[in-house]
Amino acid sequence: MNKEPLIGAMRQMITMFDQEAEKFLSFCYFKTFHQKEFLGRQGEVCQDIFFIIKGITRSLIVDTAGEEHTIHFSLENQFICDYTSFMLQTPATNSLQAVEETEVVVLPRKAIEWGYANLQQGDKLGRLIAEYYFIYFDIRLKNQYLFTPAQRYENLSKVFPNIHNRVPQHMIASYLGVSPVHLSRLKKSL
Amino acid sequence: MNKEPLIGAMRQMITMFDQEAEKFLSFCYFKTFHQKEFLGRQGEVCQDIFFIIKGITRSLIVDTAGEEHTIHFSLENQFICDYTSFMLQTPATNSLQAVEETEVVVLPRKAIEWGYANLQQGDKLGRLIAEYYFIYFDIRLKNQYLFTPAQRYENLSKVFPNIHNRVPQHMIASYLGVSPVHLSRLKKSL
DNA sequence: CTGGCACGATAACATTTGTTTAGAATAACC
DNA sequence: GGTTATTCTAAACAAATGTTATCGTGCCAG
Repeated sequence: MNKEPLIGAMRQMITMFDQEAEKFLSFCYFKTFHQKEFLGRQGEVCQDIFFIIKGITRSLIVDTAGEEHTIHFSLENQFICDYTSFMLQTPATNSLQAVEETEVVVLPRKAIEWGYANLQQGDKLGRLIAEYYFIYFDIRLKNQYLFTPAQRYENLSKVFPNIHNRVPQHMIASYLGVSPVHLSRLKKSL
Repeated sequence: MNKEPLIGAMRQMITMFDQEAEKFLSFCYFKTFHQKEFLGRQGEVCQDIFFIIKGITRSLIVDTAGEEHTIHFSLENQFICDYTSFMLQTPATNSLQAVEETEVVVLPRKAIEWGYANLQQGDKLGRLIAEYYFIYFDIRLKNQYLFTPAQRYENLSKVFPNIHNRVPQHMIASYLGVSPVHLSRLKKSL
């Protein structure tokens, strides 16, 4: 397998010498998770960031009634973990689960820490990652205010056209914040 | 007036020499907005970050039907602006409005840029601000999934006990994502 | 002082969404 | 290959939330 996609993603944010990149990568390794396997669990302190080479994961949170809520989907070429847990070293509130067979590059905490301390633009990388996710959350939150579940469903279908072939509908419903039965109803009326 | 609260907030994130802090502050100035005045408007590129000395502001967004949605409230000792607009230099989607008479320190773009480039820990400051807001958004989004409007109302009342004395109820309803009429109904049944 | 206006409560009704249950198609498993 | 889960749809009813209209209060500009 090939770590190029990861290097490419990093080089979109900062400039790195080949030596720096190589050293950084030496802390990282590949791993494959099969369907429904957990990359991380609620309650554990998140110690790794994952970069998805192939596959889909979802972040989910379980409420006091035991219901699962899908908070995010993540696809190829994205970084994913419970960042709040990773940054603060507090127990994660989100679990991270493979929706289909998923290959990732694992970036352990020591890789990240080495990067912040030793990459020439380490802090800038951290800032840009945080800013990227900030913008992502900003958009997500606005969507909650501006759009109905039906509209959010249509938007999602545009951004991620073949989601229906890769993700079970009840997870999509959960992500949209409606019951699976209701999503089925909404689809019919579109 | 006194810029100490701003310095204090910055020094909770990074260490600064007094000289650095002084130079940074020389780019900043005080401003007072009266009730309902706008600190920034949807469509303009956000060129300043505000630090609230005294008062309350809200971020709001207007949908295609002309309805206002209150996305955030910001209180004393907080930084506020449309960060997405500020970072990307794109037109702001949020307007920023004083809910009551509000005194702020204005941090113009050139202050921030000078800080990133010249403060010894400039990039770290940027990273921490972005991370701080990341965590804030993370919690906000989880709340949307985990709690009903009634529960969100109770949580808000705990975190911000005298909000009812300082913010009109229809703005609170908008923030919670329900109609003013419905919030009135919810309060009765608690 | 006073007329208008913003604000909030309430009631009645409409719409949206959740819940429960059932059934059929499909996929996973041994 | 057959059995068992999983997934989706559908219908009927319940609960939550939106909408409209009305009323009373307090506030502030003139």
